[in-house]
Amino acid sequence: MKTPEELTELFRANGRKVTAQRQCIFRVLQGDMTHPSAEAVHLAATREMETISLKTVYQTLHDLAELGEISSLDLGTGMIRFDPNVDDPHHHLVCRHCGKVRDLVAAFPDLQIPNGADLGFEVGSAEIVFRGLCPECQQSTLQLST
Amino acid sequence: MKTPEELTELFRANGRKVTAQRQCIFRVLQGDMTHPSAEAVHLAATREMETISLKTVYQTLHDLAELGEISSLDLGTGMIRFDPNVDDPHHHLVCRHCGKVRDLVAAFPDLQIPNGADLGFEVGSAEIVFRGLCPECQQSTLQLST
DNA sequence: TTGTTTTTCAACACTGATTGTAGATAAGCC
DNA sequence: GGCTTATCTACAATCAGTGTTGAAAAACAA
Repeated sequence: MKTPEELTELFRANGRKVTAQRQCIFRVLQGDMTHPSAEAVHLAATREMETISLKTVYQTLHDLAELGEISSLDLGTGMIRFDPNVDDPHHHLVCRHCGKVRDLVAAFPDLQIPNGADLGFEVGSAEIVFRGLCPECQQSTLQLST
Repeated sequence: MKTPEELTELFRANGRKVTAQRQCIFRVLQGDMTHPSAEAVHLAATREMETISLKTVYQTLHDLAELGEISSLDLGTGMIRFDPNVDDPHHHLVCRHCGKVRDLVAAFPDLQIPNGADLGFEVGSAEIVFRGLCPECQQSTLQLST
């Protein structure tokens, strides 16, 4: 993801207005590796701006996704998650217990996109989702089963 | 997926009661290749039983998924979809416009599950989602852009 | 078949993530 | 500074899915 300053420029260049709220969200996303939900971004943003609304967060995240600066992921955890890492092609590891997400940068960097032509599909992208248990949830599952 | 008769047996063998509603749902799912949502199953079921409730459909679908007779998929189309095909390992092709889902049985039947050990994850499964445009939506997108 | 127990059913209210609306507010430009 | 237009907040609404509860029906035994 670009820096807050670069994003500010980009927004202006695209005819979008630059507001304090948006810049706050840019800063929050910067370097976030946790694939936060809109709710989580909002929570982090309110620590800087108490009055920022959840709607504004959703809107700005969608703007960023539209500009290709973040990607929005529906990994089956009940809410959309946002990933600022759009530079390294990668796949995702999802904890089936707590929903935590981690990047898997090394695995299958060059997954071949199969030809869906026999079905008439025009295939554009491929994502792999690996599901399992994160370290913390392995612990708690262990405790439950004893 | 097993036949309605086999499923009836299976339910009884698992201490679940067999009701007309459940058998109706078994029949509806039989041979369905469209990866229907609960809503879609309900719609089809009401054609046989007008009074069947959506809640009952959800419950029975979850029962079937728990018994491993169907799988429930969250492919980012806004609702969970159910797939009666649990016998052939396969991946999915999703239309990013209308949400239609097709099986891709031949592609990557033996996807290696990577080692998430460096992240402490215990990885259990891998699914690939291919996104694109189905034949119908290629048409409508064409019309929009002219 | 009838009675008893236990599960399931249907109706309805509710949740939680996300979106629509509208008036107030602030950005961009002169 | 003042004008125009996009954006913001607050609030209501939507939509998929779940919890609750009394009624109904399945399983089982006598």
